Amino acid sequence: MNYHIKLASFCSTCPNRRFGLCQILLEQISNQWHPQTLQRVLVKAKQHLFRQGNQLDGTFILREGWIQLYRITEPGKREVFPSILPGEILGLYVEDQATAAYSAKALQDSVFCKIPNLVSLCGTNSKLALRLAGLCEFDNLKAEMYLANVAHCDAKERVAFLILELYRRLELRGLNKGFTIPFPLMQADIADMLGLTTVHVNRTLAVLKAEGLFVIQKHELTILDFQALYSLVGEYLEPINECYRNCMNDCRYMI
Amino acid sequence: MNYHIKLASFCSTCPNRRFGLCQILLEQISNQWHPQTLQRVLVKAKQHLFRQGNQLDGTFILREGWIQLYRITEPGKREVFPSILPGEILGLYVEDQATAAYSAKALQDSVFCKIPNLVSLCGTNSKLALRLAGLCEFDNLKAEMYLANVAHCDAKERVAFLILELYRRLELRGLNKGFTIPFPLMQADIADMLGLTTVHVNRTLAVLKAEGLFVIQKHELTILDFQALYSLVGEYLEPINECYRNCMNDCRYMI
DNA sequence: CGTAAAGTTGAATTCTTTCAAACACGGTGG
DNA sequence: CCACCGTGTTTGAAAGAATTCAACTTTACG
Repeated sequence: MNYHIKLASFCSTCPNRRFGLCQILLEQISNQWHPQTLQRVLVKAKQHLFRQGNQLDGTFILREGWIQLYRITEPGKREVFPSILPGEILGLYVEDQATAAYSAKALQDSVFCKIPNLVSLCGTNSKLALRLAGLCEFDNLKAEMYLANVAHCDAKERVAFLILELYRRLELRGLNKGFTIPFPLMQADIADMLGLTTVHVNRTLAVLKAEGLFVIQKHELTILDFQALYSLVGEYLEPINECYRNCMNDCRYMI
Repeated sequence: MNYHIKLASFCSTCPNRRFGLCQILLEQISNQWHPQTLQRVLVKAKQHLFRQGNQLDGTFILREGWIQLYRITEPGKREVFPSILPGEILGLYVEDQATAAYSAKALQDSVFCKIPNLVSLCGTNSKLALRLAGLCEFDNLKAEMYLANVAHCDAKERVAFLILELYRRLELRGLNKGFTIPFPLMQADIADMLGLTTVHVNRTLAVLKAEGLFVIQKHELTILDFQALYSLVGEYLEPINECYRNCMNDCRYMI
């Protein structure tokens, strides 16, 4: 479930090799990694990568799968954060060790590349450190737009935003099939992400579907009226796009 | 309003010189800055540092004052983001240029140090880049906790969280006088930060004050019952504290 | 095929908003 | 010095959005 790999073989077939941290790592270090540097970690659907309160010992790049971050506060109350999608990172960033603020659970079978010592790698590679900062900044703006959306929008707009935001982020990595994307979220997940109840998410989804904006079937979502969704919540999407273009500039067009 | 300064004289009296970016900058570059490297920028209360849509040309460190970030979406709708407090940064991070996602308005007379070329500085200084990533990560967790709070808490808890969060961040820099902190926010600002209406913020403040949790007078807020506030929303504060300790470790105790 | 998990629906309640009006305060000018 | 005005705060009553509770239906899965 957790073993060392040779970078060359593993990365050469990775769809994320020209994005994010990987882009910089591969650019500069090529195939000379020490086997300790990178580990492969597999987590089956419904299993945890780590739990809130765990001591973390590395940075994880999600190669494939879908990770849900959540916190249990009081019993029965669960706060769910924006999902981690393939190519994105989680775990340690700039610290040498830290306690996980939230649990990370796989919603699909997932594969990670684990970097046990990102901080020290960054210490000798300012370009890597700068890319890390860029990724953090992107995450930050994403969180801020979720905040603005949840704070100021009604249920329909919140759901529309969630769908568009996921679509855009998946599309960046080419993980869409046209307007269809994987969608492993349950209604209770959506509720706990957007600050609604399951019941109200259900009613809201019903309305949006009835209006012909999208359909959900068998853990896949297909957008039927992108324009309508966009006119509802495009305001919250644009800053994220802009930030992505600025921070990660060349990545977008290199694949 | 915007002129070059000699680092040595300006920074030696700065209360932030042992925090954040400044700590790293001063550690490594000492007094040899080119006058172009750092500029001083003054912004009077109610004036803007920049407006949403502006092309940005530098990174700003707030030396003193209080900055409010906000976005106007539809007419009459204003989304306010967590305030920028002394010692914190805004503007460009890892890009060479970017369009401002939100407007930055001074709520008090404010003084900034402007770094026009942070990206290139980071390119030759991985420690600086790593600290930048740490600051972004801190901002990110802060935004996530605001998100969790706004999504899952009622009005009383949201207001309590806002107050505690501001108190903690000001206290980190020694900007509190005991349990009293500056508080230039209007009720409408609080409303637009927390996703409530002014009317409801007013009623909520009245309740919390009546319960003896704090008082507000003349743009200052005094916490009377820290324990009660903490038991209400400490859950949302702890991760932020932990992240700050991890990312900025030694800073806290160096002043 | 049967059970557990997820989704759907209705009715009553609660929290928050909306609209409207009144009040307090600080600054300005006569 | 006081009247006036604008901005921000306070209060009330009615309307609306989302929640709660409860029951029921459908789907997923061993």
